[in-house]
Amino acid sequence: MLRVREDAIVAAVNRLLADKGFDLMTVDQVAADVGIAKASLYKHFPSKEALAAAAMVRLLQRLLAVVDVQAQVVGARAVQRLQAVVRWALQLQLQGEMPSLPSQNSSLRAELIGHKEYLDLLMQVSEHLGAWIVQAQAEADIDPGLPPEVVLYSVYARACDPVPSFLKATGQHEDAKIVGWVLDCFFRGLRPAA
Amino acid sequence: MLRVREDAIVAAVNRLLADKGFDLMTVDQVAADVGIAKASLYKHFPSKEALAAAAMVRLLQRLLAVVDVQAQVVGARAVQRLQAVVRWALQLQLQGEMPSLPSQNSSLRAELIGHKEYLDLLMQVSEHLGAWIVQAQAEADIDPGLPPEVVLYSVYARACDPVPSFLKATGQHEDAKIVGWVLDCFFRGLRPAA
DNA sequence: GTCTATAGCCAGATAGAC
DNA sequence: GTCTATCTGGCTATAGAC
Repeated sequence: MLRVREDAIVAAVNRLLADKGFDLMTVDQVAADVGIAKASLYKHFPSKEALAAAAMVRLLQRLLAVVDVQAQVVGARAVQRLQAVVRWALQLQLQGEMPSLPSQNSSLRAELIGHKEYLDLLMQVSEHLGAWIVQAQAEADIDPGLPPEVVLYSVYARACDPVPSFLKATGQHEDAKIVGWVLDCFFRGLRPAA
Repeated sequence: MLRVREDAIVAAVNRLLADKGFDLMTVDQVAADVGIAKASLYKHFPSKEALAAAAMVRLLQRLLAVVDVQAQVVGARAVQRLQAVVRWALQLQLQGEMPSLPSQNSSLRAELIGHKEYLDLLMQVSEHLGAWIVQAQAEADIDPGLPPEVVLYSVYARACDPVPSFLKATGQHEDAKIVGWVLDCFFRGLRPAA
């Protein structure tokens, strides 16, 4: 019961974060979407920041699941595993399910920096991705001259790239086309210079 | 006098937008930075949205000046002109002078959509960039299979790419290195497949 | 744990004197 | 045009009954 209710809350937060971002999301709206009173929300989560953090934890759990699946695909090159993960993120964004946290909000950053589960998940994902990046560089699919952290940050940045949403908003292209263009351009850009 | 005062206001808005973004920027802070009372601000600009719009107009004016300079460089390939413009934007961002507007804020979007000078400048810049993109595709520096609008949106998106700031925040790399990596990866990704 | 009602605060915008 | 002082609304968070 409590688990189901909290899942519904987090799902609503996720939708609103994807739609309006943290600053414009109001706790009243979350409560209205879930169909409970605002005061009831605060019995489950102590603050607006905690709501957002819970949504981010849920996102990272889904991401880690995708990463784990890719880790068990046999015979794939590391760069292909990375592509699959980025593709998943782009599709999530085009479906309007990618929560966006303004990287500037200090109260939110403080909450996340102190959130053990969030940091733990983030580190797990980063270690997987980092290993694949190094391997892809050894396999000459990614330029070995690029510091791995540059590549890692670039991968994470694809999750908040505004280009896919802008292209979708024009209504002139199918989602699959958009994902293909963005994905191809990104990984072609990482390849060693010919 | 009035012109100087308003320039100072717009400069402060630009700094605050780059630093905290539109939602976290407060009119009180703008007034404090300029050194005048908040009510005085409202004698110059009718709303917070108008302040942000003025800062964006100023940014587009600077951008258009850079574009015009590049348009007069003799003997350059179109892709090189594009690179120079993106490089300028990346440097501006690393200096903390690139105002960032959450693409989600509806009150701000409404203001900008109805702002004639802003739209006019945006169109001028876009026409220059669009022409260079088409030319670069004809010269095989950019993949002709990419719709020009995809390239144009990607160029604009470099202005709010979080990767340069994140890399700078680590303190491990010089600005020039960061700009070089991001620039090279971006334009290599646009090249025709080999 | 859910609700209604409200406290407390902060930020955008304005009044009105000078 | 600049100021001080204030209004107004909305949002986070809480009190307290059930």
